[in-house]
Amino acid sequence: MTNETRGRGRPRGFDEEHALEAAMLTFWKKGYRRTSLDDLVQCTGAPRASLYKTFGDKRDIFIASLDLYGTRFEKRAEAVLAANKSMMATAETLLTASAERLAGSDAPAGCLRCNSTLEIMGSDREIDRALAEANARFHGIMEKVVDRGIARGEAGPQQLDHLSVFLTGAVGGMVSLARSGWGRDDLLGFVETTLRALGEAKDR
Amino acid sequence: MTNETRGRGRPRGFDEEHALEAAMLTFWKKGYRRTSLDDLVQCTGAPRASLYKTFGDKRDIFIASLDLYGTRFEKRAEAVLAANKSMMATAETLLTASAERLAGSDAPAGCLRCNSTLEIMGSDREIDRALAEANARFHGIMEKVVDRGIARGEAGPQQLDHLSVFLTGAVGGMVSLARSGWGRDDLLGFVETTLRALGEAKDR
DNA sequence: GTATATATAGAATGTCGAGTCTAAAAATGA
DNA sequence: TCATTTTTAGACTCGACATTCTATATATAC
Repeated sequence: MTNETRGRGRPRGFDEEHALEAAMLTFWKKGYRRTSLDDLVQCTGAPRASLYKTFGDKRDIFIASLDLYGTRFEKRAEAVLAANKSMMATAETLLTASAERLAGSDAPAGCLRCNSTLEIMGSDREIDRALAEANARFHGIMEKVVDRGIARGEAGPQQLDHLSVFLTGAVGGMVSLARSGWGRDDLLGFVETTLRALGEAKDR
Repeated sequence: MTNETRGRGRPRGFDEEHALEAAMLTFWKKGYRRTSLDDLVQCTGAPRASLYKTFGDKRDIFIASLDLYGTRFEKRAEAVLAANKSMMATAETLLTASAERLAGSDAPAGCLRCNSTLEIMGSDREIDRALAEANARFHGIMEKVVDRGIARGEAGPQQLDHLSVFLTGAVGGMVSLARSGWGRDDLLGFVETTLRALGEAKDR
């Protein structure tokens, strides 16, 4: 994907991976529609024509950004899952990390997946497909968390859908809260209550 | 606000309230940025210049739409509160109604307040203020629900913030789920789990 | 009927943005 | 050195959009 063997012509003056990361952050920060090609040129440092040649059009760059965003999350989540703790502990780690990230000021506001889903889902076939995939991938992680719980007797096997959707929705809810101005303690309180609901799962 | 006493000049050819309602539905359906002035002219049936004279610019029309949206919700919610049921029953009614609305095909996707907060919060001073107000009004209703619970011993008085934020976030989560394609049963399952967490409140 | 006030139709304006195109630059290989 | 290949700089095109402007229409007040 990156500069294979360096062939003939003039070499690239920018790094493909860094450029995509910068584009992803810009889409995250400004949203899809408010991000202009000039923004992308500026943040990536890549020339206009090169962006088109390398990634395709604006939509393609967005889709690639969304994919990168999802992959980043999956890596972190898989690392948490690999610790082999209980469903409750795993969920707590993941949700708390989300809350901290949403409350912090390092990353752009909210979550690229949720932001974009609420901004543009339903307005373009290709983007819809990409967003559906991103959401499905996220939910897949939540399913793994609940699967863990089912294997350990923390939840009944018939609750896979129910609880994984609940977790997915809870993260969306936190994003919504964070975007509307709630802070760290509020989000952590939300996590606490969410976990309490999860903990009651087996008594149903 | 509407045609006061009918004065001198040519009378309006459109109804202000209907126009605003149509604009609100369009912003809800398409989002702020994707709604053009031509869209507003078309959906309201009001001429371009009249929209400007009556409401102001696009941003003003949006802010008025958001206000109308909030007022509509408050009316329905106050009616539910007026039934004087328990916190749990009140929350169940409100959340279930949200789920049904989100899953139904009568209204546009999601919720104007949540959609807009994730789409444009942070991009314009005036709009930010209006969105903050809309979110605060919504949360105010959730506080009333929890207040009810505190008065009836369904929740402790120190849980007002905690639980009202949880309810507010839960609705945002449902919107997020609905926008990403989950259906009626999934949303109702989400409500059920949310209510379970609320029901555990007093045991904390 | 005439003056006045308001609304309407729709053209005009100016900005912005996505995507394309051309010429110059910078590498390789003969 | 020179032909070839790829990238780059940035001008250019074309359409979309928000907002304003002008001329006209339609009412009331006297």
